[in-house]
Amino acid sequence: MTRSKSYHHGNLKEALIQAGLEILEEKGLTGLTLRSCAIKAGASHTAPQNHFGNLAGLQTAIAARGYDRMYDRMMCDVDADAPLDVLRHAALAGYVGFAQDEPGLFELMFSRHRTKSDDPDLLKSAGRCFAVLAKCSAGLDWSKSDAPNAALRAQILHWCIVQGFAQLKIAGKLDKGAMKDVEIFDIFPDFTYGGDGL
Amino acid sequence: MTRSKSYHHGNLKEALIQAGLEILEEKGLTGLTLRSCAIKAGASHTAPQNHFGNLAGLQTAIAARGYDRMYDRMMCDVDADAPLDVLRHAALAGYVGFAQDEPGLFELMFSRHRTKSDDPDLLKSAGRCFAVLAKCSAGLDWSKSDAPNAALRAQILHWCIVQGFAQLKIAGKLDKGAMKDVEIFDIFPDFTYGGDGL
DNA sequence: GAAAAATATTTACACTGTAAATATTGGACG
DNA sequence: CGTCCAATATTTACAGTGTAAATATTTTTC
Repeated sequence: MTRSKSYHHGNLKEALIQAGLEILEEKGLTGLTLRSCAIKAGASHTAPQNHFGNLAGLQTAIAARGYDRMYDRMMCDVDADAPLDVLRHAALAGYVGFAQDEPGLFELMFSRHRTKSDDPDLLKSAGRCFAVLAKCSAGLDWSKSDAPNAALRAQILHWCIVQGFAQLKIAGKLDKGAMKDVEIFDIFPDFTYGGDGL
Repeated sequence: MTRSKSYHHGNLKEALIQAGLEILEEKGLTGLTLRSCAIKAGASHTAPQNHFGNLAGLQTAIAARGYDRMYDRMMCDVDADAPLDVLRHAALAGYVGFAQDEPGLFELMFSRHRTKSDDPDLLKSAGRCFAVLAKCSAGLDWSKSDAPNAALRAQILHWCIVQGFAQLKIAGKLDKGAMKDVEIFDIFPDFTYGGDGL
C-alpha cells in the first residue's frame, strides 16, 4: 500500500490534510501554507492544486477534519447511562477543551474567509458538531424563557458562551490577574436542563 | 501643514494607520499588507519599517485604534441621566455593533499572533475599552452569585456572551435559518443589574 | 554652517500562491 | 499484450509579500 519511490504518491490528498493538521499544531495558522503542506507530504510544491484547487480548498478540507475532531472530543466522555448534566459537561468541555488544545485549528474553523463556507463536506462535519451542542441546550431554561423562539435563543446563548470563552482564552484576553484561572464551568450558569439526552 | 512633494511626508506614521483602517474596511484583513498601506499613504513600500519595525508593529497600532473606535461607540449613546440598563445597552450594542460594522478590524483586534500583545499603547486602549464592559457587569446577578469571586465570574460570562455572539455573527455561523434574524438582545439574559452607573 | 539625527527610498532576497506547460503513471479497452 | 487516455505529479514562471541593508534626503541641533 505504501509505495516508497513511485511517481504517484498513492494517497496524496489524505497526506496533505494530515500534513496540514500537524503543521497547525507545530507552527499555528501562520505556518500553514500550500508549499509547507506539500513538502511535508513529500510532494512538489504545486501538488495540492490537483486535489484542492487552491489554498482555500486545502484549508476547507483541514477545517472539516477539525470539526470531526471536535465532534469526537465532545462525544468521547459521554457515558450512555450518565445523567444529562454529564452529557452537557462533555459537550461544553469538549468544545472549549478542543479550542484550547488545538487553537490554530480552531482559529481556522472560525475564520471568516480562509475556508469555502459552502463546501458540502465542511457543512456536514460542522453541522454534526453543532447539532450536539444544540441538543445540549434543548429545554434549557433561562430568564427569557417566555420569549418567542425561546429554545432557539437559548441555544444561541449557549453557543455564544462557549465560543466567546474559547476565543477570549486562546486570544490571551483572559491571561491577566484573577481571570487566568477561571474555567468555563466557573462561569457557566446553572441553567435548568430539561432535555432528553443525546 | 500638508506638503505636496517633499521628500518627507510630514505625518507618515498617522497616514499609515489611517491607510490601514481604510484598507480593512475596503478589503478586509486579507488585503492589509505593509506594502498596500505604504502605497495608499503615498510612500515607498518599506516606509512603514521606520515607524513600526515590521508588520506586527503596524497591525498593533491599527488594532489600538480599533479599541479606541470601539470605546467611542460603546460610549456615544450613553445618556448621563439615563437608566442603568440604557448604559448596558450602549455598551453591549456598541461592542457587537462595532464587530458587525468593522469585522476586519475586530478580527485583527482579537487575533492571536498578528499584534504585539504586550504593546503599552494597545494594552491601554484595550484596557479602557474592556473596563467599560466590566463596569456594565458590576453587580450582575446570576445563578452562581454565591460562588467565590462571583463578580469576576459574572464579568467574564458577560464578556463571553458578547464576544461569542460577535464572532459567530461575523464568521457567518448564524446566517442559516431562524438564527439569522436573532440579535444580541434577543438572547441576552435579563440579569439583575445592581451597579451604580459608569 | 556643519554635524547628527530623523525620515524615506532603493535594492536585494527568500518565501508565498497560482497559472501553464510538461512529465509520469495506472487503467480501460481493443 | 499493446495503445490510448485520464489521472496524477512535476517543472517552470511570475506577481506579490515581508524585511534586511545600503543609500539618499531632510530636519534638527549645536
